Amino acid sequence: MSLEAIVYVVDDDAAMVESLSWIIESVGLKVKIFTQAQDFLDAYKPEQPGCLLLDVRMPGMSGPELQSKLLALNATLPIIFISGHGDVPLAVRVMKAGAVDFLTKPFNDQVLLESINRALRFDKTNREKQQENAQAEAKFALLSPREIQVLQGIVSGKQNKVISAELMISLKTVEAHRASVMKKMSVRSVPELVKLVLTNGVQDPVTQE
Amino acid sequence: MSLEAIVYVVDDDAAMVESLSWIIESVGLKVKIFTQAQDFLDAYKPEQPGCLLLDVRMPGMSGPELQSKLLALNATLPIIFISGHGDVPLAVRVMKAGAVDFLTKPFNDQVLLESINRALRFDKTNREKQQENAQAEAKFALLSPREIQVLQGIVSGKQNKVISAELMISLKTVEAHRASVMKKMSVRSVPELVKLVLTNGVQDPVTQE
DNA sequence: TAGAAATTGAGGGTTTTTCCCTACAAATTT
DNA sequence: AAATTTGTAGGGAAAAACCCTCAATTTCTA
Repeated sequence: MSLEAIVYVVDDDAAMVESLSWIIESVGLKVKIFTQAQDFLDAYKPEQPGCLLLDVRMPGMSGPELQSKLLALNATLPIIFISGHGDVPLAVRVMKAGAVDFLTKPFNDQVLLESINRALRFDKTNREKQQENAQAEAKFALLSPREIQVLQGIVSGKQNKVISAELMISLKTVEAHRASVMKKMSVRSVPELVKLVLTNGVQDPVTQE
Repeated sequence: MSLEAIVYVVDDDAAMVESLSWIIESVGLKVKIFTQAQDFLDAYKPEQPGCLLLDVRMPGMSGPELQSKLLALNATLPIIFISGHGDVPLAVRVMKAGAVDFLTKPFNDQVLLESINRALRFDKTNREKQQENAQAEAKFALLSPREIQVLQGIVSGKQNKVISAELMISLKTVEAHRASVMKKMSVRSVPELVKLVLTNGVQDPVTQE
């Protein structure tokens, strides 16, 4: 059971917000309004799927500032910026920072909805990946230190006797750990295990500059 | 031995080109100039590492048009757009299409060089990945149709007897193919094989089980 | 058309993995 | 104090994988 997507709108302009809501709701999407960036940040829940329609210029915290704070929180909610002013460097900066779109007023309803759909699709596939990753990590957490060492040996293609020599333990012990790893990771073959470890890499959160 | 990176500059403005060349060459980078997009396209060689500094507005083919054509060619050369006019929708469009940056004149030398460095790093890691991929694909090409079927079986964790039943051939034959696959792919263990197939994805047509 | 590669099958043997069982000491948790 | 987890280790047996050689088709290619 997954939650229904919510299109968050963060904009201080009452008329604009109303107009946006009307358009978005007209296609059956759920909308939540915030007139201040901080209010959104306070209410933000990472597990809620959706996307964020974010005004650039606002009193208090600006759109780009909110984007930075969300990035710092490792939030992956796709952001569509909305701006009334044609500031190219700003647009480029927020796009480079991961925004999925940057719309300038006035814009066509269809353009907006298309962008929102794209953002929601983006969010969905992203969440599915995170889901898999979380499940895999939960399994890794079940392994004891010794089991992890054996797992690494298996994944790098070492035979049990090699692992036993490296860890300076008996072949029998390696067999025991190996069986335990397979059980805890709930896989029935080595290829499955390798896939699980490889696709949902234990460490290395991909840091891009 | 890898080729030296080249910073391609495509711009019809002679003064601009000269200024850019001077800045880029001042840090020891190699530059090649084109005053028309078509000229670049004609001279373009996919195997040449580097990046592309591309003016938006030009007589004949525009910058974004060139970007489209390069995309159609599956070219992965990172593109930095240069524009004198603040066109936000255009900037957003080309960024969404994969441009690594979009600079507006006038810009600081340092900003330009930083962007170029980023683009070159981008290109380098990209090429390294493509390199690995190409090597893996070269190995895949060595496999006979039957061997590929057996490979798929192995990677999905099936035992030889299961594979033999599915392909309706003898266990001995599967063993023979299996050995042949390991040899041709130059791996010594199943985990290595799985990694090779997984990281350098060979899109397998969905096999019914 | 002759040779090379692919596909198939087999015999026979070794090595490795897997699975069943047992066992015990130390640390941790309940 | 009792139960569980972790790490250790062994015997024994079945299954699977890994080696080697040999050979009959078919199919592609020089």
